[in-house]
Amino acid sequence: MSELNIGLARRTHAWDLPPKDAIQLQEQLRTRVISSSLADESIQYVAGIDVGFPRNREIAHAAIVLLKYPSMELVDQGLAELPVSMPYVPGLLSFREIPVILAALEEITLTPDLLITDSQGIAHPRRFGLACHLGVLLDMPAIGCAKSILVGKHSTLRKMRGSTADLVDNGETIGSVVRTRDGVKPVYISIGHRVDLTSAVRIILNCGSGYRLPEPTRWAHKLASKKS
DNA sequence: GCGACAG
DNA sequence: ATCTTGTCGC
Repeated sequence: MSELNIGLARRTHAWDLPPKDAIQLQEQLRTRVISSSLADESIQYVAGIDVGFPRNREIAHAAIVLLKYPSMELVDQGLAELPVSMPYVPGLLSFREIPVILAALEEITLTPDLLITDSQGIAHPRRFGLACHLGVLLDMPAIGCAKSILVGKHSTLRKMRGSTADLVDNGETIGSVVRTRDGVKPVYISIGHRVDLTSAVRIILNCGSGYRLPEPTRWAHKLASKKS
C-alpha cells in the first residue's frame, strides 16, 4: 500500500462542484502551491499519470506507471476506473480527472517521489492546473507536462532537442516550451508543486529522448488507453 | 459580441 | 479526450 495519504486528498473537498464553486476553490488552493528546486538525487521513483475515456466517455480510466529515475525502468503500475463526476470544462480539468487518478494511485505498492501528469500546472488561467491540484492535495512534487497550451504565448523555438522558450501570460513566465526531440512538436512544462521551472525542465529532459512525450507520460498514456 | 479553450 | 486509413519520412 502506498504511503501517500490518498484518503485525505479525496476528502479535502467535493469533486462534483458547479463551475463557480470550483473556481472559488481554485483561487483558495492556489496559495498553497510551493516552488522550490528538486534535486535529481532526491528522486528514486517517478510516477507517470494519464486518464482515458473508453466507450461513451461515461467511465474514466486512470493509469499510473512507476519508473526508476533516471533509468526509466518500469517498476510498478496501477489501474482504476470510475464514473465521471463532471464534464470537461477548460480550466476545471482537475475536478474531472483527479478522483480516478487517486483511485489508481491506491493500486501501486511503491511510493513515488514525483508525479508527472499529462496536464498544466501553474500555466493555467488561475495558476492552478491539474498538476498543482494533485500535488497540493498529496503534498508531493508534481510537474505538468502538456501536449498543448491552455493559456500563454511563446516565441519560436529552435528545432533541436533541449531547446526551450518561456511560456508567458500577462507578462508573467508561467512555464517552459520544451523540445524533447529534434524537429518534433514541443511539450509544455509548468510547475505543479514543490518543484521550480528549472528543475522541472531538467527532469523532463532526463526522462527519455526517443519520443516526443517523456517516458512516464508515454507509458501511462499507453496503459490508460488500452482496454481490458 | 467573437474566438479560444489542458484532456 | 475520442472517432479512424492511408501515407510520408527516416
